[in-house]
Amino acid sequence: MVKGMVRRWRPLRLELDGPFDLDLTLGCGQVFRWEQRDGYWEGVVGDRAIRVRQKESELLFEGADEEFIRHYFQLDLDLDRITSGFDRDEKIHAAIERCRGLRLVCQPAWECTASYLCATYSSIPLIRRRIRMLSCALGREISSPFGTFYSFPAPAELSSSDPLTLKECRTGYRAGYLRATAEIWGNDGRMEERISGLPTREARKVLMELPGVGRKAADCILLFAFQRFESFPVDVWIGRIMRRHYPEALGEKGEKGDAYERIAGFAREYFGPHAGYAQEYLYASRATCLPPSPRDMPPAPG
DNA sequence: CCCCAGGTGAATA
DNA sequence: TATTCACATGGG
Repeated sequence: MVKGMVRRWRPLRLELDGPFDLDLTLGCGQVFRWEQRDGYWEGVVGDRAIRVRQKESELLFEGADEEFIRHYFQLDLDLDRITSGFDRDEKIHAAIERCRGLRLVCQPAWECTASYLCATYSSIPLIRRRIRMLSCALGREISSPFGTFYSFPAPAELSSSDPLTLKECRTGYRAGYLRATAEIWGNDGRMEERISGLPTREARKVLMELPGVGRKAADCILLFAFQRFESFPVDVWIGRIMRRHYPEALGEKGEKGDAYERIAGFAREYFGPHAGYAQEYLYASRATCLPPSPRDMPPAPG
């Protein structure tokens, strides 16, 4: 036991053999619990407190073994092959160039589900605070040589919590959804396996039956926790970027179907089986992708 | 005071 | 089927 602990906290290193950019990967917005401190990224994944930093083609880390790190950061995926698969025009090419080394990490399914449920209609700093408060109030304490951390609360820890606590964590009107979804997920016990075994379309339906999980959150969960790389979440930013750079995604004026599904459908067809990866490159580039006007279509003057 | 944020679900026509 | 609206919270 003690030996295991010693091994876990011993600094380890890993030589990267493909493109990888730790700052982009942890800073692009796909995860909410990593923070930079003293030159390291510190975060919690499952029940592990981890810190990691990159030095050129070397990764230095504590709190997990190499296998775990390789899997979490998906280091064995051939990133160049993935990006070249959707490198179809100068717009996406610029995003690929700018975000070289950005990888989608493999997130724990429940944490990802609850996090994106909590992410609706909020700013990223608020989402991060919300998740930090939930973990601190309801998660388990994790001690490490570099500080004390808290795991993201398990379904039972959330569903059995005092309603006031959820309110105090600034979950707002999502508190009821979060509690209900935690109860379903916890009572089922096999939600993750079940979703894993389903085709993406069916998996999406199952996720969307969870209260507070709509199509956008479901697509994020499929993309970030289940490696369904064809999933293409459309949030306000992606909507703007797609309307600006790919107006054909919306179809000719009065096309049928709603904008979300048209954009996502276009993206899957245009970018291919890793459309979700393309989405993250566009999302990560949103600041430079839409430089002049944050507002997409200002209302007509008058 | 306004509008917006990695939306969702319910009500309405 | 497609609009429309309320929903908490915080920031600009």
